[in-house]
Amino acid sequence: MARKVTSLDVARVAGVSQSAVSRVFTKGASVSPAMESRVRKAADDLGYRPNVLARSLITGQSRIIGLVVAYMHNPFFADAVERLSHALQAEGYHLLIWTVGNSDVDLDRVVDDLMDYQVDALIAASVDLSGALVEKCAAAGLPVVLFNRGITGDGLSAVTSDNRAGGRRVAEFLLAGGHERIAHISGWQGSSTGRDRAQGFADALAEAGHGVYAQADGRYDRDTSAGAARDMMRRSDPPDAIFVGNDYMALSVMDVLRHEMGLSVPDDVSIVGYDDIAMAAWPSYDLTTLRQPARRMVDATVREVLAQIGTPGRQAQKIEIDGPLVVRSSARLPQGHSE
Amino acid sequence: MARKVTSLDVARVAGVSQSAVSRVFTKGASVSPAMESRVRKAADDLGYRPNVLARSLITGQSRIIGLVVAYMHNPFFADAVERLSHALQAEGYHLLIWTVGNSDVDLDRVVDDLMDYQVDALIAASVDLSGALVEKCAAAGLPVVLFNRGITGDGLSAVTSDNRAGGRRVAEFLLAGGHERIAHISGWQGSSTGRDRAQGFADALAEAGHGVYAQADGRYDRDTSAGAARDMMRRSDPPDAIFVGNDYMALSVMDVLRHEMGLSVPDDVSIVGYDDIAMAAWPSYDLTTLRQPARRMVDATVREVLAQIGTPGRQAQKIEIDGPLVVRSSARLPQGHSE
DNA sequence: AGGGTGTCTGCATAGGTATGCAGAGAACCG
DNA sequence: CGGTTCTCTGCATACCTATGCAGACACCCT
Repeated sequence: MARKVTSLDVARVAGVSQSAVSRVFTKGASVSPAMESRVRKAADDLGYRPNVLARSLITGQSRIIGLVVAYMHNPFFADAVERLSHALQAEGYHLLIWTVGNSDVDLDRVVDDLMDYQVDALIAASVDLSGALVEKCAAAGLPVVLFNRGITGDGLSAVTSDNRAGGRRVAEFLLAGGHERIAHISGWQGSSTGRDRAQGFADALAEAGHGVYAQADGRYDRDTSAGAARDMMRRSDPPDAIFVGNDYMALSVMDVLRHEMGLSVPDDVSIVGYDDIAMAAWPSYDLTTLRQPARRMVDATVREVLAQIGTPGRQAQKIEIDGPLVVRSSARLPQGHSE
Repeated sequence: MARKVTSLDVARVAGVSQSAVSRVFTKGASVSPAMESRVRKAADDLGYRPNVLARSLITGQSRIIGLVVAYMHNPFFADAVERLSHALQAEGYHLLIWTVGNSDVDLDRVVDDLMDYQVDALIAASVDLSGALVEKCAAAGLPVVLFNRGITGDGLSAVTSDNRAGGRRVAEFLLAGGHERIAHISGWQGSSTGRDRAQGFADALAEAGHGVYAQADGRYDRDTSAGAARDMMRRSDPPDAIFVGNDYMALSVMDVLRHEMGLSVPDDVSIVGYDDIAMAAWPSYDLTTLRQPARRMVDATVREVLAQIGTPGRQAQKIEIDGPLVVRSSARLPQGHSE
């Protein structure tokens, strides 16, 4: 195993000082063309590359961004992680990832862990941070950006879709479709995203003189949401439409209705999801859903993270990116709907 | 933004030397109980935690493991990444991730990048490393473990299922089912995994006096494999069974057959996949498939990575973990098959 | 020619931690 | 009580790089 080659080795070979080598690899530093080529030559010969970790010790920038993610099996997040990683790579940053269940105990340890690695920022995807943790990050001057989660206070930047408006849009669409008994299997009510969607949905129904015909917490889990669907449809007068809090659960609900209960979607009951994951477009499901534009959300997240890093005292931003309702065949269409 | 608190700060407050503080946080070091509690008290008061990066500078261990992954949208890999991350977390390591397309140019840069971060090891999931890159890693003494990819030479450790045997098993199952025209839409033939499965499959058919009735390269892509299925089934005498190189593509093939061509699976054509991703068990697909035990593969990968880190000169291991054929309803059953 | 400006280089140090070495005690044994 | 061993502590240094400072030099202008 070859010993690591350091800037000092390069300096010796090139017959210059270590500082000179450093300057060649530090952009913005002042180096003559002669020096530049001489050092590069030696560096290439030796196979030298700067040690990011040692550099970080001085600059205080690790170029590492911590990512905490809870629901990787939901394709929306798998996709988001891939995009985040790619986008940050392009900016010379990289993701150090932590996967967690949704217990606060875990999170506590994770945040400590993160800080040990001197990450430049923290992205929390599908994770709800407790107030105590937010405090801790703020105290350490660690920028935090929430992805697909909001937060009640205003200390943190957050990138989401406009969940309340999205919920409304779904309600309006189902009302326009002439549905009478409109139910909701929500995302986990412990999450802001789950609550906001449910809220917007309920508000819009109420304004139209309807109530939410039935509601259950799907907890972002396939089995839980399947169970909820089963219960709802077994009632003597079952709903004729269900808005499910995200696509991942909606697919599970469709499976139960069709294959276990022998019901037809949308003839017996309309289903609408949220996210527009790739699978929603697959012909087996062809799910009507409210799109969260993953790409734009990721772009906004990256921009915000970099801005926070660049400007320490920066005001936290609530960024809401809205997407269209993607009309497919899992929900009955309103009269005269053209498409 | 609070200044970082260092071991020296703790030392001053506790009235001891910096070495003492370091020793308290270095396990295996010799510290008296009195010293221990005194230092811990001061550390807690100040909120001190050791700087992993500075530590790595001395120990030569970053406790960071580089992960290169290409197909995150395939749930098999999303799942694997989640498990890998979780398992490594438990061992005090963390994943720094790079996502790549499958171009070699990319990979070249990525490996350089990786080394800049002084990662302790590299896990390449669903990525085929060129010989040159393998050389480079070997030269740098960087342990590499391939996940779900083999390699022709023997310099690298690799964890896979027994792809050849798996391919055989599928062939035998389809033959036992009485199929006459057995086709294959393979994984990318540039990947060892894709080649091995195809090879084992073809061998078993040949031994039974059959040939592969039709073959196409699905390139691990939904559209490509869908197109291949379309072409095959449009022939005057289409196949009565198709083995698809992984589940992700198999689901796409099923969608095309059923919803675009109006064919029945398995009545018109049997479909068998490979991986047993979660979706394969969903009732909309209920896909017969050869299971790759993700959990055991991940465990083996982690074990091998840690072993390589612990024993630098260690012999590379080819670890093949086999899984059962999971019989569901997407392929016609052999006579008298009990289940 | 002399002074001012600007570019480039090396020296020295800092950043936060781990560890070899030697010394100080304590504990133990005969 | 003297000598040996063991445990613990501090001192000094090393890990690898970036950067402030000052000096060297070239250049331009008056």
